[in-house]
Amino acid sequence: MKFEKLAAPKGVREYLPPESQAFEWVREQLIYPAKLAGYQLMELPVFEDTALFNRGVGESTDVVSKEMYTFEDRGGRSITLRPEGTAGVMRAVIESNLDRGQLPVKVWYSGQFFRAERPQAGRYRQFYQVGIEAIGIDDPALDAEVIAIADQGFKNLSLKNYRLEITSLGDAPSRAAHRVDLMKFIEKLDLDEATRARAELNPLRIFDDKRPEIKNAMQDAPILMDYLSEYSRAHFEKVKSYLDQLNIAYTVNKRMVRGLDYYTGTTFEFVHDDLGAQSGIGGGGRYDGLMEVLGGQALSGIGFGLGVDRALLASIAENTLPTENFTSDLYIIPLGEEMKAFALTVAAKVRIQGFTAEVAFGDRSLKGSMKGADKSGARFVAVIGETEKESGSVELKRMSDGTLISVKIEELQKVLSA
RNA sequence: GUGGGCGUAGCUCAGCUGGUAGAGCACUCGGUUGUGGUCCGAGAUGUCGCGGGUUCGAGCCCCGUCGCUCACCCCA
Repeated sequence: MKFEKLAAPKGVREYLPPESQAFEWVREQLIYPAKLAGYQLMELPVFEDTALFNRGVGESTDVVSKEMYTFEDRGGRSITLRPEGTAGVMRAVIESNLDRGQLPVKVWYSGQFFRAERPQAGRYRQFYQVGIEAIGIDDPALDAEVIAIADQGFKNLSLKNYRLEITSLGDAPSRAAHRVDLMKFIEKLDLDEATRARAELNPLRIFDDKRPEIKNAMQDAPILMDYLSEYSRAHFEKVKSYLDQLNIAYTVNKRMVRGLDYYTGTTFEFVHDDLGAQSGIGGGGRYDGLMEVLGGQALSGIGFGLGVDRALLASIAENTLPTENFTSDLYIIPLGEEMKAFALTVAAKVRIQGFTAEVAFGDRSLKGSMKGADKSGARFVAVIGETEKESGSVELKRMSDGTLISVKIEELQKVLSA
């Protein structure tokens, strides 16, 4: 009986050895600056009550309207696999009253997110993000720091070909004023039905359309930046000034739109130039009304999400990944069945001292085992037989040049650390 | 959801105007189980993505389907 092979679900991105090592490295580089800045881990569920995203992310967004993995659980509850991180963080902060302590609440997260889109380069149905949120303080200096932390993450990857674009989406009064004029403008355009429907829900969306005819039509559309309230304008000026003083390069993109409805005020996006169509490697912004909409206090917050998959693609494109592969310090070959227990003992001793040690398993010939050792890339090899067991010392073979070094088992670390 | 390209060995691919499947690399074993890389020898591996059609005959032509991939819509 032969069974049919199974494949991973469509659109998921898996990271297997040896590539997984690069993935792990990228993820750690991206989030490390946040740890250094005092952000603390928040480990959250990957599924939430569907209402959280409907209300938090916004019904008008594509994410909610057509990209969510939603299902009914066994208790008849509507559950959704998280399509983004911020809403879940806010829910948890409100639920556990983290915002009743000192502000801002500063947390980071890392994990997989889910959107049911047609896959393409850099876009997956399950993808990885790291992110931070700073909740409860509306201070332009905090905006600048959040942006700086994201930027440092990309710098840690030695990336060069990326840009930071920023804008201000203003406060509620700014947006209301702009919306009136923008709607008037859009009404006059000749748009297809789908596009017009999107415009009705959120007219800003149309700025994001890549089709040339739409871009042309939107050339003279009223720009939100020109409608900013005094407060929003001053806030944004300060953010820019802080970024200047931090020597963080940016361009103001007055037409930038983000796909999540909760953004207000400072909003930003990191774009990489070598990635093809899906070029956003990270983005974020401030969200004034989100917490209140989710049943919490009326506190402002700001955060970002960085795409680990895309950051990895960018690192590959710019060839900035570290070249060292995973290799063991010591590869132990037991000579025959009776020596296996002893080999395991020696390996355990070495590992306790912080070195990586592998044992040759199976019953290959010595030559075969040596080949295995060679392919594993191990720095040293020890063949262990009767002689070694009795004398308590082994001959370490340094694979780089083939020299043999006789050493007592108790003193292995001296050679291995050299 | 819409459109383009592509599915042959583990990988990269070849396969003539349709005649019954190959190379390189990788892998396993051996060249008297106490020392790897080179060399030599041997070996295993495919329902040619899947289903149907045309044909005496299909990896090749036609239809469908699934998957991958790129782009649109969108976004990390």
